Amino acid sequence: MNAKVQGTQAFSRGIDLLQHIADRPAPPDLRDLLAECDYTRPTLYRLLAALEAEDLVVRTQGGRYETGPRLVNLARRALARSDIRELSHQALETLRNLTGETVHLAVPSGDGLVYINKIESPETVRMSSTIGTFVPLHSSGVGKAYLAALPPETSASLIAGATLVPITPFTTTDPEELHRQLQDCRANGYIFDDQENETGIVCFGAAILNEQATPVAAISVSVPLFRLDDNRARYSAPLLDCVRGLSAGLGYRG
Amino acid sequence: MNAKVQGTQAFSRGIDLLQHIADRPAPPDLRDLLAECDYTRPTLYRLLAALEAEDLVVRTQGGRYETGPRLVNLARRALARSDIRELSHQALETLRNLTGETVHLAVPSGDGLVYINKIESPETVRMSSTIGTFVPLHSSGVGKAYLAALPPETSASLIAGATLVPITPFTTTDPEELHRQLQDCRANGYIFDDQENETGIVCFGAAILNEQATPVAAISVSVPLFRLDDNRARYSAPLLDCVRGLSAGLGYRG
DNA sequence: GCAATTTGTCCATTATGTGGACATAATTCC
DNA sequence: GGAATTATGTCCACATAATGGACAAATTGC
Repeated sequence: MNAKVQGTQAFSRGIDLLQHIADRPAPPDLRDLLAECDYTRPTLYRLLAALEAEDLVVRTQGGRYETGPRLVNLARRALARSDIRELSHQALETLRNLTGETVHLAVPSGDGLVYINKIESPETVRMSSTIGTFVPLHSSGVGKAYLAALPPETSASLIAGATLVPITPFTTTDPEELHRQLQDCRANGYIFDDQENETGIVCFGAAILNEQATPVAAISVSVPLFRLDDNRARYSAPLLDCVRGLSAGLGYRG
Repeated sequence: MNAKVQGTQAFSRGIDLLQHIADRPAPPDLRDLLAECDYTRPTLYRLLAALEAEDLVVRTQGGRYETGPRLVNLARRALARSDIRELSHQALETLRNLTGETVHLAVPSGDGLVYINKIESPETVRMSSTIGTFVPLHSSGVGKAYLAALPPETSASLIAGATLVPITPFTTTDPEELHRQLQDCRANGYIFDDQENETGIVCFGAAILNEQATPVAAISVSVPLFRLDDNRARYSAPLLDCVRGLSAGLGYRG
């Protein structure tokens, strides 16, 4: 699964188990975990005991395990510390106001990105926050914008190393096609994601670059298909302004 | 530090280190960590390598370590999954509207509580979210309300085992005094926290009980001192209504 | 009430994580 | 500018921590 680092088996296993618990749609049973993870029974018991002792998971009365509040505490620091988040907040609000649509900020994490900020469209009903959601590189506006902003050889090797899992029927699963899309993105400065991550939702995505021209984050504008304006510049122009300003603020000279 | 669970040394150490990094006001150096944590140099290197491999920390260009976005991802599920959070959201909004003040929802975590929801006063400027903040048992409205709702012997042993660190000049540091306050709370159903956690802010706190009469969470109403109405019932009555409703919803029969 | 299955624990084994010791790099001081 | 000093990173022998096979206890089914 993950590149092996020596001297950390027990730790990696614990975190892996934690992720399994977190990813479950419903709090899993011991049985579930035993079936799903490749750990022997005693190992699983020990790992769970460790997670529980650290308040990372709590056991419910039904003997199910769910992630605990300490994680929220740890994550708070991660969010608060992220300077790009602070830096971009104002610009994101402006972007939301100009487009009237929900905007997201995502930063790379593992082999994808994680949303670390979201400002909602005034028009939609308030949905539960998706801050913290992981999105793959190939199926999201932010992911593809990020890919396109990487050096071509880097993005090529990332694509080669990934399985392009279909998230919706519209998800790009052909590497060739993905490369073509990245070309477009490099030409236009933004990517158009046609329902690839969520049916009925299209995204405009663009990357934020730092002084070394390395992408450090990406922004997307998500529009429900039914409301999509044919004039794409209505979304892409403010988006480009937004990322250009932020990139400049980080020292990028395009 | 924490109760030892067998077979988990490496894991506990890793998490402990992660917490150290998260708790630092600024991203620490390797040097800082070496000085602060009681780990030998090779151990620290390995632990950091493990944390980095798991994307739990990221290394900045200056060789500093900060918590990574994967934590946000792990915590998202913890936040979303917490049913008491969902369950209480509506009631919290009502409470906020009735009192006009900021309300918090906290759940126990480790030897304190962690805020998992917050609805702000319409009157204050929007401050950065404190969701995820850890608060001690003895110095906060939610903490004391929680303590008071525990079986007396449990709260007594918790108090006996804790050092009542002063957070502000007003923090209760005398165990006797704390016990007296808990008595009051049991009588009134709510606790009044007079600037004990933050100078200039007073809190009204009350616990949410489940079917077994065990406190599962606590709610507080935070009021800036300058705005505090002499008629305390203005705050306590809606608060009590709120927790009673929620406790009843969890099956508590008072 | 007995068999089958599931759930939880023990403990010998060894692979894992540990940290002393050393190599290398960066500073400091003269 | 060079030597001494301090800081930084890595190796590897060793011991202990984590592992999982095997067994015990509990639960379920018949």
